[in-house]
Amino acid sequence: MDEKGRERLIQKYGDLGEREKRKEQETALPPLEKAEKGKVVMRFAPNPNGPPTLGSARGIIVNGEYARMYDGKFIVRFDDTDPRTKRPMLEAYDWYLEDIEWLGYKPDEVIYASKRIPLYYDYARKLIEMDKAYTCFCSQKEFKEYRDKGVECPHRNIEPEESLEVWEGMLDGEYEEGEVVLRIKTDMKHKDPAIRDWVAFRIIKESHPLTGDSFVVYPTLDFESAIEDHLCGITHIIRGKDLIDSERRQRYIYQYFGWEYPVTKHWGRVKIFEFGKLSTSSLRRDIDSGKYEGWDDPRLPTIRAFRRRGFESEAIKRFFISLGVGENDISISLKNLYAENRKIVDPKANRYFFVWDPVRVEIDGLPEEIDVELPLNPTKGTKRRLKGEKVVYVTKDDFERLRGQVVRLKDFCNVLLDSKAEFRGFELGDVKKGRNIIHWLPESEVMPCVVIGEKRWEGLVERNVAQDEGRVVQFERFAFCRIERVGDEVLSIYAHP
RNA sequence: GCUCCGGUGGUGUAGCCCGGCCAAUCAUACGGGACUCUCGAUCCCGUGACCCGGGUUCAAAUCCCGGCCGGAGCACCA
Repeated sequence: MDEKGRERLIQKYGDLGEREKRKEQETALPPLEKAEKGKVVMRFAPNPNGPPTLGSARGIIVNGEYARMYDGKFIVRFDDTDPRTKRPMLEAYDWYLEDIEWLGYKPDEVIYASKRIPLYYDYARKLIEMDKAYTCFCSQKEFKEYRDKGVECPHRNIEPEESLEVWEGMLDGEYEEGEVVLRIKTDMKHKDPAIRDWVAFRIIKESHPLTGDSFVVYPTLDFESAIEDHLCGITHIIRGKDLIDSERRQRYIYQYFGWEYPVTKHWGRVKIFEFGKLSTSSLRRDIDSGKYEGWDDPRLPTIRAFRRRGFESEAIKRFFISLGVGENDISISLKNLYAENRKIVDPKANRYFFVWDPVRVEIDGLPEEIDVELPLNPTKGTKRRLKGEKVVYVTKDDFERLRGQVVRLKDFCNVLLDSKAEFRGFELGDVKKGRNIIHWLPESEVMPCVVIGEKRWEGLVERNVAQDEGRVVQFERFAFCRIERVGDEVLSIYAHP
């Protein structure tokens, strides 16, 4: 029986009884194959070689959500077994844990693969004894030739005893990097060369951020993950389709040990319009060079950045759930995320005036100063106050666009706009027809304010905003922003329109 | 090249396994209207898609074959 036939069977079998339950397509994930309430164990297994990003959020949300849906367990496992090429970042371990919690999921267990390496050695030894793994001295290049030709390499058929001896030598540090590896026996004639006798352990003489110099022999992801998934009792794996061959390789180990492979599902690549292709390494470079402030720079696709911008975790969750778990690659705009977040934030965000690029305007003929009452939160019906006084600021955009026309200073009065503006009455009248209602600020009640986002806006904001430090507000006719700090000036982070 | 996977409106998504109730769902985007006071919010209304070609069938987005297009993997990375 070939792989394909086996997969078919599994699929067919698991699919029984999973009908009904349509509708609710957007609020819930589709039912999971072969999932029983109370028995599902899901996992999220990142390598913490950088901070969690929007992409990580998908893994966290989909797996975490399924675990919750079936009253199952959710395990977080750090697949950090390469201290060199994909070197883990010490701070990132905690960042993952923090962000997972922020997204609303509590891991039932947290596992650090790098701390459990001796465990993997035990299974390696067993496989060698079973003659299902062997130590191989071929160079990468040599082995590639054998693999491409579908021919067994000279080391494949040595006695298990001999392999075992070499293996112990590896662990004792008797060999150099690149000299010898441990391979899993699969099938050198497998129609997919990627599956043929893959590497399970290699020697890396480099200190690990978490375990230091405790080990020189490290498992590859395929091996570590195969063993861990079994040990943790993982029932369902959902991950990116780049790992699809991984499953084919790992199945050999499961077969040798007589274990049952979890149900798997793979999703395609998600490309977000607004963020080009940003690799962790290129981001790190740009941060070091000062192009970005740090890992939470609002221009970055990290979860920390979205938190800083004041996104609600619920919005991110809905966004990813709406993407489903299809295997095709998608290219989507952040506007969809913005729309989700807006739905949540709009009813609760307080409104304020932020005047960017302020232009000073003196109102001639204002009969009296008045107290202007404006909506603070239209949904709740709360109000805020501003002084309607002689000198106000309006934004340069409006000033230039409407100069010489009669405009309405929202909730205050009408003026013929210019640096010396002419008072034209308090009543709303029919100015509204032309959509000439603009926001403004009284000179006596402003504070300097900067907004940081794709670019940096500088201007003035009303003092009332101080009461919302730390929260998301709407700067009218501008955008939703999070007030990060109120000091001599107000620092706010741009969220979205 | 080899192995595997996928192609539904501008963008995502449901439906496909078990053909008819699909002149195709939902969201977002876009267009128009409403709103005596922001808006990209809200409320109405509207535009808009089954990759192509054959086949099977009374009937195909759904099944089969071929083509085209896209993607992933082919590491001592995860």
